Amino acid sequence: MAKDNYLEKLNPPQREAVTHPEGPLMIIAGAGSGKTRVLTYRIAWLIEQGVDPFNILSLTFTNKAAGEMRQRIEAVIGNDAKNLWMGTFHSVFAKILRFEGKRLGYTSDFTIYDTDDSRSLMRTIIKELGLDDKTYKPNYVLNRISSAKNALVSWEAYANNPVYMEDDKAARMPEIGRLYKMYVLRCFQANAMDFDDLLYNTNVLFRDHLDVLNKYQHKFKHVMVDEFQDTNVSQYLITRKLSSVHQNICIVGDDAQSIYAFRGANIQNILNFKADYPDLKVVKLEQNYRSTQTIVNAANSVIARNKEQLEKNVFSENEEGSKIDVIKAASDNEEGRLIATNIFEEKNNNSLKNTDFAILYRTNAQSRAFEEALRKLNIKYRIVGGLSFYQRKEIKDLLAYLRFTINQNDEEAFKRIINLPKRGIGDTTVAKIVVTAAENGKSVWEVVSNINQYIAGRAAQTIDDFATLIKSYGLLIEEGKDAHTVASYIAKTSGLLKELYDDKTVEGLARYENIQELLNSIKQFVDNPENEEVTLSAFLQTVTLMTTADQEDEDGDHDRVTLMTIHGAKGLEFKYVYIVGLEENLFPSQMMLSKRSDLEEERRLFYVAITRAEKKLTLSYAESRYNYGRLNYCEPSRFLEEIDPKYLQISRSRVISYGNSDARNDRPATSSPVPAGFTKKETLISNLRPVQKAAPVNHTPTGDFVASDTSNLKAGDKVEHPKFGYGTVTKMDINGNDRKATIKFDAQGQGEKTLLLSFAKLRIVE
DNA sequence: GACAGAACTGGGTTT
DNA sequence: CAGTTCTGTC
Repeated sequence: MAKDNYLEKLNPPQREAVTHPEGPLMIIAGAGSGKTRVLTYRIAWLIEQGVDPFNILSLTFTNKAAGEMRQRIEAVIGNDAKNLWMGTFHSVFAKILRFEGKRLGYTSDFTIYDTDDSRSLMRTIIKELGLDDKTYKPNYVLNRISSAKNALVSWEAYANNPVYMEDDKAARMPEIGRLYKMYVLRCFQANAMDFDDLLYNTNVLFRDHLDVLNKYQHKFKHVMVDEFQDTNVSQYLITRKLSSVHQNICIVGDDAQSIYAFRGANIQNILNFKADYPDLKVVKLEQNYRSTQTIVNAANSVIARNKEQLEKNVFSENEEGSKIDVIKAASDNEEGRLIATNIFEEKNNNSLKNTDFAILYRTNAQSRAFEEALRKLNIKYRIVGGLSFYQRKEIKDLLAYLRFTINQNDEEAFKRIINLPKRGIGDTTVAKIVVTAAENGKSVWEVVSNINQYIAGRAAQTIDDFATLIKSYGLLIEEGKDAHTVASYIAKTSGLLKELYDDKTVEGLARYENIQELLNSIKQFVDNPENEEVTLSAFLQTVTLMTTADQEDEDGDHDRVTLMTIHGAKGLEFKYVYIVGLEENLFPSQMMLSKRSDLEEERRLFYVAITRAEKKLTLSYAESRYNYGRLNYCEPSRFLEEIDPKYLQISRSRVISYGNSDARNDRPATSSPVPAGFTKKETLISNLRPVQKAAPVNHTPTGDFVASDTSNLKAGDKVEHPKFGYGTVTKMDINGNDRKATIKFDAQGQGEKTLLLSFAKLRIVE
């Protein structure tokens, strides 16, 4: 291959980063500064210097990013690129655990539990321990466990840690430590790891098996980590250990784009990186090649409000570009129509493609209004994220069969398929089997395959038949049949496919096609020459770790408008970007506001969203929005005020026509009382019009507002709310843990509000 | 044990 | 509202 003079295409700091010979390197890469290009060329450069691709480990944020980077490297250095170790933390270390997991007592066929599996297992354990799942919400407990694991706190350490114990007691869940223990044991018995275990166990592996650590330390002469600002403690320690021999660790990141704290990402990793590596070389990439000056400057004016950040000066030398549009809509549905119309017009006026547009929102639930509006205008779109293909019931059903065939200890897969298709085995029998297994310290499969020793009667025969069926699948695996052969055989003989085939409803048909599609993708997996191993076991490992961003379009039509959450948009760019739903309590989210921690992460999220745009940015918000079937009034997000107004251009608010059929979608909640003398339709109009301007809301930080303990709050108490001011409790509504206080606020126009005490921060006024 | 309809209950981002 | 769990009936 002709020598590519790629170094000449780089600016000085980029070139410096690419050609840094040895030793720790930190690349602070501002948004749009050509980070991927630098990372790609650096790997190519290293290989040109004689480093074997086999000795390079590159950790990316999505598997798709890894694949694209591999292709770009291939374009520079040729075929050798396929020997690079590239992928997400989870997929790379899942692969290593497949090789080395037996040191920790797992087989190479361990299952990876996804969030649903974890939740289902936790629910089972909570029930078995006789705890109330209204108090112990499985998701909450799992979050606690997850953050413990990400901080490398074992269940033993958790139970012995007074801080955790006090916190749990204060949250009235003193048994979380016990649940953690049970959960870990059950996963282990099932030969299963959850997402956090993949990292946690890698740490344990490297801690307790120095020969293994040594092997990989010497193998990976260069370790690179992309999106370093989003690594957690567990991931950081892995990379530090792996690179401690050669000290060739190269991290790339942007502290301003750290948006995953909720799953344990620790921004301190990047802020303090220098402390761990005294002879660290730091390169800053500050020129933005992606966006117009207006967009870059507006983004800077927002992020400047954050305190904690590394000093840098991101700038653009591109054209100035047009101002940022701000659109105000009357309702969420109107927001959808305005944005869709806007896309339609821009597309026609500037002859653009659908792929040039992206609509970014804070929560997946917001997509609906945009889908409807785009469909009406015949604009093709794709939704990234949300309920993914692999979360559909029928897909999970077949996958459960496949999982159980590979790993008969997989309790969650077992529970899913034992009565599917219906074979007359109910919850009672299943619970009996699971409990029998747990009590005897046996796996579920040991009980099932010797069912006659444990239970007698009608169910026993059915279960025995089921065991025989699974054993017959096992034979196929032993014969070394590929994933597709086994999977289609199982789909046919398990009765799953037949059941769906017989279902002639529209949904049934769609489900049948989904199964076929899954089988197709397994076929593709088998036929892909890049996959060395095409067994069912190998396929299952990749499936669970598929990122939402990794998923392909369902058909060949790629020219679509993209709808996704801001989190999903990380690393992507679009000519036209619409950031929608800019309302208080939505973005920034209510939960962030009620935690009253600083809003720095939400602000970074806004920054990420803004910097996705190349040419033109549009912001929008609605004045009212449906929430659980109720129409709520919204106020514009504080973030809108944080952009320097000189970059903004406020569109005139449009009046929607109430008379047409669309207005029905904008109707107020049926629960709103129709005032005397009004017809329903008239209330509709008066409700939509901001009749009463809300009292001015003070957005400035409330300083040291300290919320009181509201567990004994009662009617008549005087309270202060940081936003709504002083008020009096008029009514308490207690329903288990769901405690609501209705408060009459003194301020004009505030009126009465009912607040959920678990969210509201109130100060009781003496 | 299966199913239909009633009652209830979420409150966010994802590997 | 939408998705899940509970309850009553066959």
